[in-house]
Amino acid sequence: MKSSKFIVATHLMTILALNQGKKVTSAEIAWSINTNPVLVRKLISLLKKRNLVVSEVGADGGNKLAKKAFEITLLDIYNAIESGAVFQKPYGKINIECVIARNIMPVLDHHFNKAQLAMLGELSKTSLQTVSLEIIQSEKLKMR
Amino acid sequence: MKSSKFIVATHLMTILALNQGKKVTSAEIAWSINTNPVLVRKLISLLKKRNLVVSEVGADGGNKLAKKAFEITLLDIYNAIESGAVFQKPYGKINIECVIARNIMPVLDHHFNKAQLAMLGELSKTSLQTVSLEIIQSEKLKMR
DNA sequence: TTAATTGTAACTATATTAGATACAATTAAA
DNA sequence: TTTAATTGTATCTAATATAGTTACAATTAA
Repeated sequence: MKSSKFIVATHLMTILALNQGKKVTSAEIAWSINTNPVLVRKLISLLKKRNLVVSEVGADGGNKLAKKAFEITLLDIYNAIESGAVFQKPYGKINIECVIARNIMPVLDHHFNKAQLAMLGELSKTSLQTVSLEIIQSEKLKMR
Repeated sequence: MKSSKFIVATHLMTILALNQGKKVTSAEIAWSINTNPVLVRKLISLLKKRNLVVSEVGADGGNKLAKKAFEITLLDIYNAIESGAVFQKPYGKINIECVIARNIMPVLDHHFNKAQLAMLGELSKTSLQTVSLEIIQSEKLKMR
């Protein structure tokens, strides 16, 4: 993975999950994440394409979850934000004069795919609701 | 993952696996990967720290596997090259005034860790020998 | 002594990511 | 109708990371 977008997107989705019913503005979300409202809106734009978030424009506008928190998994967020393989390929071209070079990528792709699927399978086991509850839990533990 | 180093390292290790007995120079490896010998030597430097490669300096020098190909897995290579988490965290600081921000990272770390372990577990199932054989196989299939 | 090689430091170029600015479009409310 | 707040998006800038290059000391076989 090249960027921190996935973690930031998960953070913002958790904010929405813990504010179900209310509308949350990109400025409020940006405050929590310590970043720019525009960045937040760009991520929300991706999440909306997967029907995970709905927004209202105009004064008193804002963002909220498109579904219940238990219906959204970390995999849904991952798929909205990240595209393609976890394992990055080299930019340059392969040397097709070399037997190994011209045959290796499909072979590695196959094994890397298995690995990536195992990872995504784990992500699908955790819902936004679980994350939300665990955050509330850990805050409570600190209070005692 | 931020870079293509892991795939390049796997490529170079496969070259060594298919040349067991012989010594292969960084220039020969770089030719196959279409890159710079210095880049190759930097990766080999990391692989040596994990006792996956041995090198000989000087004229007629070169590199070879430190073990048999069936004793080396993709996970060994991964661990030699990559350090830390697949899921990148934001550079900036979190906003500790926000309940969610100050509690979310340990919660996410836990779930991301499970996902990463699942991925690494899959990588450990594939040896360099398997990759080497599959490459020879796919070349043969093209010949027919 | 020479040529080939590794090992590594330092530098440059390129690509990616994050962050900022600007502004049109929309909408609630004064 | 006007104003203020908001999303949506394009464009630009800055920061960071990655890849690639140059240079050269150290080593070793011939």
